[in-house]
Amino acid sequence: MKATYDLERKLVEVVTKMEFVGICIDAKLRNQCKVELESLRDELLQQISTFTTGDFNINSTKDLSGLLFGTLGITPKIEKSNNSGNYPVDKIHLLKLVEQHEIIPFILKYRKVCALLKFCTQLEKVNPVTNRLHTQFNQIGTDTGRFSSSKPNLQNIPNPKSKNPDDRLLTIEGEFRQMFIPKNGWLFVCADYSQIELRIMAHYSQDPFLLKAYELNQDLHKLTASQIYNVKFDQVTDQQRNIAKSINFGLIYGKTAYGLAPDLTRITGNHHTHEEAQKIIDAYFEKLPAVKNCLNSFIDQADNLGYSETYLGRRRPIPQLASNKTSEREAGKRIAMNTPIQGTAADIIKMAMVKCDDAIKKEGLKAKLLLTVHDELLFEAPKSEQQEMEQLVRENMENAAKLLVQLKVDLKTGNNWAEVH
DNA sequence: CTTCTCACG
DNA sequence: ACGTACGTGAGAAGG
Repeated sequence: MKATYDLERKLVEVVTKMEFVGICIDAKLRNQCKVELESLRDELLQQISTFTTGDFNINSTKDLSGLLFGTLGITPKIEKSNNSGNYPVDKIHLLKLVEQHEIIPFILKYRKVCALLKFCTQLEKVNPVTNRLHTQFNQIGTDTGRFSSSKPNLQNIPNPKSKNPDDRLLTIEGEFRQMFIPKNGWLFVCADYSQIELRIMAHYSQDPFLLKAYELNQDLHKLTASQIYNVKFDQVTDQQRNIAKSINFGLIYGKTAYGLAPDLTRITGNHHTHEEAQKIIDAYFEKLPAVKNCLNSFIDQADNLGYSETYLGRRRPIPQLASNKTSEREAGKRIAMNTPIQGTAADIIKMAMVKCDDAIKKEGLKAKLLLTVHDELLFEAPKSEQQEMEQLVRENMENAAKLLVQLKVDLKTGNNWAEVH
């Protein structure tokens, strides 16, 4: 508890500086995107309007449900309508209806365009005096110890993984992180922890398989796949690796067979039952029993104490574990499995922030920490400080905590936030 | 004030 | 029998 308190107290000054310094936005690119998105939106509204009658509101889930399953006669793919008598019209459900009606892709695209337009609006909140965007970092804003960011939230800027120059919308989406730029003559130095939550799991579980994989710097997901499927490392297919990856990340949240089955269906393109998913999960825990034990001990601990605890002793009460409703207790168990992992990752990056800030001060550098995004730190530095900063950031992040496995950071330098990812 | 939807790690 | 992966913020709609 004291360690957490001391850390948070030192961090206050670092956070204050981040908020005060702010970050440059490329207004020209932002405005360009906005114009293009607005015309896209209007085209889509036009196309959608050919299917509607009367005063239809596309943003109303009630109106949309009525249009799709009433006027247009689409058959819902699920049995039950929700409490308000409407069928769900979220992306997952709409995707299942694309075969049934030509309007579906228009709606999905319209939603995407609207979401991106909201980001444009958020990025217009630059301060007229500094000409920079100043977010608020809520230092103790979450139950796990992570930061949250608001007004505007800079922790949920689009970050598309795939690229396709022919897909205009995907291209625009990729331009949002290009809008974040260093000041004239400076550079961004961006560092993110590689698989920090899985490394923390390796540390807590002391699972020999995980420890060895990280010690030898191996491809963990591929290695996991070779274990689950009982095949040689070199014979693992991309699909098997993707499934293993899905389990590796899912285990941190207490994922169940019912959650894994849709993942399997998505990855393979064939339908998979939860029984199949359960077999894969069983195979996983059979090969990594220490992970299973670790997750169970997280639950037992939280059950006995009434709270979960992180590396630094940060506590989170979990009253759900005492509920007399099974579903709430199950939810409590998942929280108890996840909190020590997610919360420890938060402890570590917070320690790294203080260390980096101290080191910059000590070396008399001009570089500034601008953003913190869960497992990533973004700095702005004069070109002359590039090499020293790259070394300083890596050193201080990788040595922020001493775990049984090495912490590893991926680091890039560049001229906008997209470039350093 | 809550629900839905959608963006991020 | 229950519901099924954790943690956030924002805007629109609906009650």
